[in-house]
Amino acid sequence: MTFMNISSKDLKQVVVFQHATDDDLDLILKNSITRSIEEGGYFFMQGDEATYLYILTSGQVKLMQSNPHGQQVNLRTIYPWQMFGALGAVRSDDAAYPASAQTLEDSTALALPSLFLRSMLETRPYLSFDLMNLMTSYIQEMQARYRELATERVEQRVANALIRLAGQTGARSGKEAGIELSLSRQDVAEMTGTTLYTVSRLLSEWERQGILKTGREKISILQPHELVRIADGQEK
Amino acid sequence: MTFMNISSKDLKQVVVFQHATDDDLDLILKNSITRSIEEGGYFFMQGDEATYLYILTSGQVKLMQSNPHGQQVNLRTIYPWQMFGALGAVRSDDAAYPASAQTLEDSTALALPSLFLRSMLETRPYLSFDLMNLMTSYIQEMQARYRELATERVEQRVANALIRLAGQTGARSGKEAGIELSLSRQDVAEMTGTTLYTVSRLLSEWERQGILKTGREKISILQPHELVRIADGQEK
DNA sequence: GCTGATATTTGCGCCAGCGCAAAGAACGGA
DNA sequence: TCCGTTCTTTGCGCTGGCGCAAATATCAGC
Repeated sequence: MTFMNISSKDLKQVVVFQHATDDDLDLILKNSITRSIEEGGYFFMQGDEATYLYILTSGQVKLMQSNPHGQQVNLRTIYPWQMFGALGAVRSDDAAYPASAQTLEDSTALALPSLFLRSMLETRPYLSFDLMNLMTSYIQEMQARYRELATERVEQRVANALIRLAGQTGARSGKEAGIELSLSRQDVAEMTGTTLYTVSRLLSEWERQGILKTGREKISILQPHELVRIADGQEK
Repeated sequence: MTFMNISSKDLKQVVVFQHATDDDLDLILKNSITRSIEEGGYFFMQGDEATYLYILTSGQVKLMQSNPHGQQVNLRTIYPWQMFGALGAVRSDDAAYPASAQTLEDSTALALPSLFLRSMLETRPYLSFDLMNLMTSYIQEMQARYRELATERVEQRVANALIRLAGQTGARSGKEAGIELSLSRQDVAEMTGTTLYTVSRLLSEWERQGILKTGREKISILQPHELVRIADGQEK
């Protein structure tokens, strides 16, 4: 990638740093290094010692967790100026990443030593506060998705996932006649706890109904309200 | 219940307060009130404004979340000296409880105003730190359970739930020849995202195999290692 | 010890969703 | 433009788990 100089101003976009002073941002910059990982590579693997936390500056990163038998689920996708790998930074005891971070495209991130963040937290309450805010939103989202997985049928979960994704990336790409998403059937399956076959069948059906258009690693949502209806469980 | 006087010493048992000074503990006590709820009642309902956070002093509380159609899942069970309802305290914007807190038996809790905790956090980094530690453990647990729900079969999930419960309550009741659990089939179903029928069938089968003994709202685990084997997916 | 309420078990039928397999489509590199 | 790789679609068969319904067990209060 082309060389990019990160300024402290850029760091203001990071939610956790929104209340940070300029001095603090400079301090953060000075103590961090840049890491670039090519598409398909990993910033870290589940179980690695959590020595760094990251702030994505370009690209896209998928956080996922796998069980002992290798099956995996997608926990979330990280976009630029979002923080990831922060959980390990706070835990004093078992500081291991609970998930793996794989790049979906060539990506670059700022790597900040966990110990450094810990030291900053001790004297900067506003930082703790913003970080806690981030954590609570994670918890709430995970709880909601857990309930979804436990109580809703596959079509509802897939519809919900598409709506969520549209909300995230739609906000960043403007809205044309159809919100574009770039992900494979496999990705959607891992996000919703189903299989790529079932996702494929659902998307085909929805395309037949004109709710969306599909392509290779591409989904264009034409009638978001129809997806909302399906997600609500009002079948037919 | 009999009248119980909570001292600041008791509060030391609360994980989030483990590093608090005695003065702080006194301050917390002075600013909190006691609430008792009878079995089946609610400390708060999902969606209520999160004006208080609670520390359970006696009894047992079930945290659960329901979807718009009324189906519900159990997120966790709270035992004495654990904190609950803390998420809302941190969020400045939408301070609503993301779950409901129902008592499983007559229970009493210390209620601490969210705003008061917020003010304490601002000047006491160690408190923020301990609270963040609690949050990260929540996140990790939810992620693990989410993955479990997405990738594992019902028998594995039920076996896992029993193991977890045995670990929690077994630690508090000593280990005899058989770890006793007190919960209904419905409870187990809501914890594992299945139905009471399936749970009943599984338990009957396991009883036949001598792995456990069952009763009305009672499960005695006789061979924990067998459950572990099932949870690992090494069927037969 | 009765009685109503609540919890549990189990037979039975059913279907949502899984997953193999094979064919087709889209892409990227040379 | 051709070729290999990767992604997607769809037919087909199967089964894990759901959920009704009805019988049975257990408990709490009187």
